[in-house]
Amino acid sequence: MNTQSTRADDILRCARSLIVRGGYNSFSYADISKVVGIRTASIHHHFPSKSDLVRVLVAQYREEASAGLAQLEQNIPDPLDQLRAYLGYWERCFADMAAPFCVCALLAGEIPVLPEDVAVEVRAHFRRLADWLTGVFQRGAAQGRLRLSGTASADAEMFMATTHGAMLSARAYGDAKAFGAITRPLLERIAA
Amino acid sequence: MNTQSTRADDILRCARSLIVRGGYNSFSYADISKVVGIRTASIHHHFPSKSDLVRVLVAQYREEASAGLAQLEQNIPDPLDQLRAYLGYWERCFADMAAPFCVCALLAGEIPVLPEDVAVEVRAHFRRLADWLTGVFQRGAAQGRLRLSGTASADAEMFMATTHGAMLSARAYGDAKAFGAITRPLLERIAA
DNA sequence: GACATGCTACCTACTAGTTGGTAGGTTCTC
DNA sequence: GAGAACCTACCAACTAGTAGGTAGCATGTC
Repeated sequence: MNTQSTRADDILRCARSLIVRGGYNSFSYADISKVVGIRTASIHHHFPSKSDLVRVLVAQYREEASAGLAQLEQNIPDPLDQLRAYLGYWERCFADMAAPFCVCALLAGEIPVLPEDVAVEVRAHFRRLADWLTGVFQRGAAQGRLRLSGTASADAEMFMATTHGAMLSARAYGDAKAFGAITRPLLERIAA
Repeated sequence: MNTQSTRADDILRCARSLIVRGGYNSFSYADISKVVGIRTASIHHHFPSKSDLVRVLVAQYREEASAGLAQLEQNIPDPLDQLRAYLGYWERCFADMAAPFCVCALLAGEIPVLPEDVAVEVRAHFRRLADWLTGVFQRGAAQGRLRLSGTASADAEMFMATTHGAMLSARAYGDAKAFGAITRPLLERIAA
């Protein structure tokens, strides 16, 4: 396995931190150039077009997210604790980092102006997250740990929507604590 | 009161439909120029800078939204029905229009790259909406029509977050019906 | 060991098109 | 004739993207 930090990784990392601030059209190759210390032409060497760059970026983000969810699945037996850990992750992101946001939640809003192949990746992330949450709610209900108000799938979609909306509210209010303030009662409500 | 359609109104209307597709950086004066049939320089006559245009646009959106909420307040006595009507409005938007989205929900995600005066307007919309919802939940609880799971304010914030998140999901899935599918169970859950 | 080949990563220099914005003149309307 | 509305004609900066070249390194081959 290749663990060394390559230039392409630097570019992806930088692009992610830029895209997370304001979406697809809020950053340029020139912005990356300044941070990474490479000419814009050289970025094109690694990622021929901007849509290539963002498509790879989102695909990588999806993989990381998927691995993260798998790890929650592995390390945390209780479904309610899994949801707690998931929200806790984002709460820590808001507390620690400068401009935290789910890459895909941000890009979802821009889907009508996104290159099609990027939109496909964003959609896939929503599906993956919803599927995982549905499983958590199913097991939680079966184990009597979570109280469903509808189907597991419907509750999962609602949970995801509330989480993403809480990110928007945190940004709108300019208050990192808002995310936790909105999502913590959510957990209390669904705990059996 | 001036009810005639002016050029400035045409520009604002067009800009709104453009901004709703992909946010602040997804449209240009050239785009408006093509639709409205006016030169870009003439748009600058009405709105000296892009941030002026969007600030006025959001301010106008806020007024309309505020008027809409006031009308719900006036015409619909029951708090639960008020929420139903609010969500129904957005559900109809998703069903009828090409690219529906709450202007402020979209811009909230882009706040780090937004001109400060625009961000202020976006923030004000979130406050206004949260305040109204808090009032609805308070009255609903007092009248025994709504079941609170926390404070009225906390429930209101969660309701707003879920609504905004449902808009993101609808876009991500490319499915207008997703909005209603997510928000309808929300209503059922809080109905006493 | 010398040398050709080919590849990766990067560069400079450039392009066409777009961006938001300005200067200054014309036309329409009250 | 004053002012609003609109125009043409600009501008500098920026956009994604291309062309063509170079340096370094790994091959294989004589």
